[in-house]
Amino acid sequence: MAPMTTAVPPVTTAELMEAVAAVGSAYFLDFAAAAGRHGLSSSQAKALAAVLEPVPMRALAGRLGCDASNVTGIVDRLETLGLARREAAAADRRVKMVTITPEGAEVLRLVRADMTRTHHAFDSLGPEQRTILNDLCRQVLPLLVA
Amino acid sequence: MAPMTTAVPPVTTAELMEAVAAVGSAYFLDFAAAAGRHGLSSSQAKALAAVLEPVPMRALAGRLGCDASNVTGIVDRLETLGLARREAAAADRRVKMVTITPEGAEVLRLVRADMTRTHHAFDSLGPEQRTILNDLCRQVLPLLVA
DNA sequence: TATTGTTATACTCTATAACTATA
DNA sequence: TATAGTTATAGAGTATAACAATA
Repeated sequence: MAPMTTAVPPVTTAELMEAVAAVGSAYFLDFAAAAGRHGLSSSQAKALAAVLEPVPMRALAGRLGCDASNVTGIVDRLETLGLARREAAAADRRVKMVTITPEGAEVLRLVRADMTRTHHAFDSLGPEQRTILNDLCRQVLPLLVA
Repeated sequence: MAPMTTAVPPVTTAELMEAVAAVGSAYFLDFAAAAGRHGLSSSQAKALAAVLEPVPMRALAGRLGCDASNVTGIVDRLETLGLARREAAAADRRVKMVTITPEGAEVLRLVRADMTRTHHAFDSLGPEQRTILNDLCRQVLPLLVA
């Protein structure tokens, strides 16, 4: 009865922004809650995830999207907790490289494993859907961070 | 020469989380930057977007994912800026409804229009891709906020 | 008694500006 | 002189606990 092709209502950029914002927001809340359960603020957990390989303080500020002066306090607290440490850079004695410790890597693993709603949501997708969503994210990302 | 179907490397939930986190993070940074250009913190802008229709203080805390005590200060500042206002609820004299003002709605519109990287990224998608991404987001969202 | 919103408190995150030590 | 990291400061966000008003 229905025609082969029906009129598909076009998805506006505003609608797309709303949908992506809702998913991003829910993801972040789940992340923050999981971090809190392991004694970390979301900024601390995000910083931990950003120093899986050694990163200069200044570059870490860029990744976190905040001023360099903030990173001092964040890394101070991670260092106090034994989850990250500062190391001198070989080439330039001004820069300090921040690295995650084995304890930090373990806590980060636990936090990620503890994002129950996120796992529940993504585990519900089939192989094709996972591939499509992953590809779309990676396609759009370069323009979003340009 | 190549077979009709090739071995597609399966996308793990961890990879999906990384991709979605990167997009969500970049979106949020663009949102925060746009809000800042209009004199708002990201929390204030997010609160503004959450009161397009009147919302009780308590429910607003739920939407923002923070404790109810924080909402007092956030709404205080929005009220000082003339962007939102508190109104008594008819049914229950304990609750206060927060509503956006016309000025607030206009500022929110400007902030959203000012998210240049986000517009650039999403405008680059074709009609089919927009529909697929929108559908996937809305499919996954209920499980993410459950 | 339970709930809504507020206040008081303390800690974290945030940007700005000034400082130091390197380059 | 320019840059990396720190410190000092002030404002905003955050949770916890205690409170007044209302249900």
